[in-house]
Amino acid sequence: MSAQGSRRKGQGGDDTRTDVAPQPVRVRTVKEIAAIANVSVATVSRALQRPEVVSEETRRRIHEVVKRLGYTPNAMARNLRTARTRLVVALLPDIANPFFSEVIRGIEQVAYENGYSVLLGETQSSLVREQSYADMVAARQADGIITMFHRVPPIPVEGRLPVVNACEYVKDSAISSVYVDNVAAATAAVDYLVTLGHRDIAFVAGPATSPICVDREQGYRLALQRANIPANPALVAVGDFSIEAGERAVELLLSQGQSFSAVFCSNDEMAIGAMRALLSRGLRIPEDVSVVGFDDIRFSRYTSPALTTVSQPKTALGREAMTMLIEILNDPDVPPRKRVLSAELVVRGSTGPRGRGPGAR
Amino acid sequence: MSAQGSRRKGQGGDDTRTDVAPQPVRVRTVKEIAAIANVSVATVSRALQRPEVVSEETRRRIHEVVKRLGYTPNAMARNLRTARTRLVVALLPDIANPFFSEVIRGIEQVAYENGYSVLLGETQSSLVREQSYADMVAARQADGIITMFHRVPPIPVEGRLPVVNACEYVKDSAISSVYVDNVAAATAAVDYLVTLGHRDIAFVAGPATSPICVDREQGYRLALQRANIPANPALVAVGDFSIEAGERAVELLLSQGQSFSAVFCSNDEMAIGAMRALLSRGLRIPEDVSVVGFDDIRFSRYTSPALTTVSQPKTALGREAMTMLIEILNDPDVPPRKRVLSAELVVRGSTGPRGRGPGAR
DNA sequence: CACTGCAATGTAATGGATTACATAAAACCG
DNA sequence: CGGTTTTATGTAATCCATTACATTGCAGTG
Repeated sequence: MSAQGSRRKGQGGDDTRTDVAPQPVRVRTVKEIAAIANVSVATVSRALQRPEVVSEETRRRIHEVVKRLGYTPNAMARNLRTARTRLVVALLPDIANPFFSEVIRGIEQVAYENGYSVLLGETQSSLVREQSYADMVAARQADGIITMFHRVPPIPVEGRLPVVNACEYVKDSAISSVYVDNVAAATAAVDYLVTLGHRDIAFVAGPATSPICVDREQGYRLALQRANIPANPALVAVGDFSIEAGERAVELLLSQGQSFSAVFCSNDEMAIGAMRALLSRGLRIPEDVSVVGFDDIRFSRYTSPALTTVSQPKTALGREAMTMLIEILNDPDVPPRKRVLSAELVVRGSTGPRGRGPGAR
Repeated sequence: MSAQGSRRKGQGGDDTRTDVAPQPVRVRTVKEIAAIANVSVATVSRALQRPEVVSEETRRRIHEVVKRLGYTPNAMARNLRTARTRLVVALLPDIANPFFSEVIRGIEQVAYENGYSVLLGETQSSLVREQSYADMVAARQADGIITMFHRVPPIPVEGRLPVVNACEYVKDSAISSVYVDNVAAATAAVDYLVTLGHRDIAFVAGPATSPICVDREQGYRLALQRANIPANPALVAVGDFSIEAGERAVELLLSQGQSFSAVFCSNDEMAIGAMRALLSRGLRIPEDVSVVGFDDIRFSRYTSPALTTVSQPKTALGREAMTMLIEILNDPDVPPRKRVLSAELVVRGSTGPRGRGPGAR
């Protein structure tokens, strides 16, 4: 065994670049390394895991062999033994949604900093797929889950569920979550419209199944109430967060002849759709109608006019979620926390003082 | 052992819903299942892996126990034994780039259909991170890699490299790739501008390190040449694919007083930046300057005016890449292929007949 | 000097499944 | 009916690293 190894390349090795070599790369095991370095497998393992418990001299020898032979411990064997995979699943409905992809980026950053990797769990809103990713935790193929849903799939594991909720949150549960105060943020957005003189403010809601949407709608109502503006249910339309939905929602309102001088949308994509619908009706933004979104995705800055929106700290949400998950994984007894990050309104060109509005002919 | 299992819940079990139970879920092993079902571990394993080799009666009994106890085989143990993880790494520079996230979606779809999962490898263009993801394959924590770079990191594994190149491609190598014919697509885009009467066509290039950018630039040159328009190097600016870069590039051209009636950009984000730069100079699109992008990301349809662009089959690129990778993983001897998908120009509002142009005062 | 304690290393158990090989029972065949 | 397949199941080896426990040697101490 040792003969094999040393036959291939002599002792005089500054051949460090050989890891790109086309042919003779062989997969090694601790055993081989141990044999060649003339120590036991335990020592090799220790030299790699906790170098400080191995004598200087031995450590050097082992590291030399490891490097020369390009040895990488088999992660699966290690995982099996240590019962940790250093993998976490990020569950989200849609990776092409720029909001989520920025949250993911935050998750990925913290994961990387802590030696974890992120498994992409795009569910396309399918319960089956959601469950199948959750099952990876049961199968010990992943250590935990960050879900960006308002629903936590059942995971048959002992003890503390290694789950963190990001962006969304599950109300009644002992699940840690990170999110923004959607009520307050929505209120602030609508307040701003009110200070601009708007009184007929339409709202394009998201799916009512999602608590954060309920919150945003509540924020909208609260702001109206505070300004003594009676809520007008006819000015509320529902969408599914897509650009198209925003477009359709506003088209609907317009075709119903509703009168409004501002639209607040539950997310930026619907706001972009809303703007398109308004523009294609020949309405000017913000002269005729003001538009406000929610999320502050990358493109909101580049619509014309640029979109006024509630800016969520997307990367921070992801970072914080991953940080929490790591905490739980390191110590299942840390109490669940609900962490609220702050969102703030960024004013751009899509809002202005109250104009005539489409209904005000 | 068997006593434990049956003590917890009697025989009369339509308690299937218990997998959500808060407390008593225990992690099981084949051994326990075998003991309870009164068979050997081998039979349990077979009943789960290749049910057809197990007798009807035994199979039913085992499945009943498995279901009742909520047993999921430990994936790490299986992986160790079978030397397959059913995980692949998707290497990309930036997950927040909508182009990549749609490619990823295609990858994810095919992966899911074939029982694979996708590990997100966002490198943020760091070589170290790129390598660290590549090393996961060496460590047998992943089976293969789909890279969206123009560079394939060295992976110390025996035999065929389990790598597929998507969108980008490595010229000289035996690596399978999927991409579009960038030269032809770029040529078509510029041809179209020529037919609209444009002769002073600026080009916002991407980083020259990337072969596809070189190709797109070549396509641009080719089209000009074919139309007998002398190439004007002063009309070529370089960006890094970001919106901001596109903005800066066009600002630069404008501030240099260059005269052009159309801009072709190496990707949509730069085109969006370009549009912004033009608009903020008071130029009209397309009356004064036409703009063409490349990629056809989701938002291009919603800029105003909507962006004319070369539409890449993003999801298909991802699907095809993953399909190829699975092929390689199933049979390391399949010859490497370069698969070229077709891209087509979609004409929207950002292009029109040659106008006055900024230089044409 | 005998004894304790620590440092360095080794031996072997362990994690949990898969699967080659062995065996037993049943089916088939002339 | 003896012999050959076929079918169903069991036994035990295997994947490869980690780590509890055992061992050895040496320094320190009364």
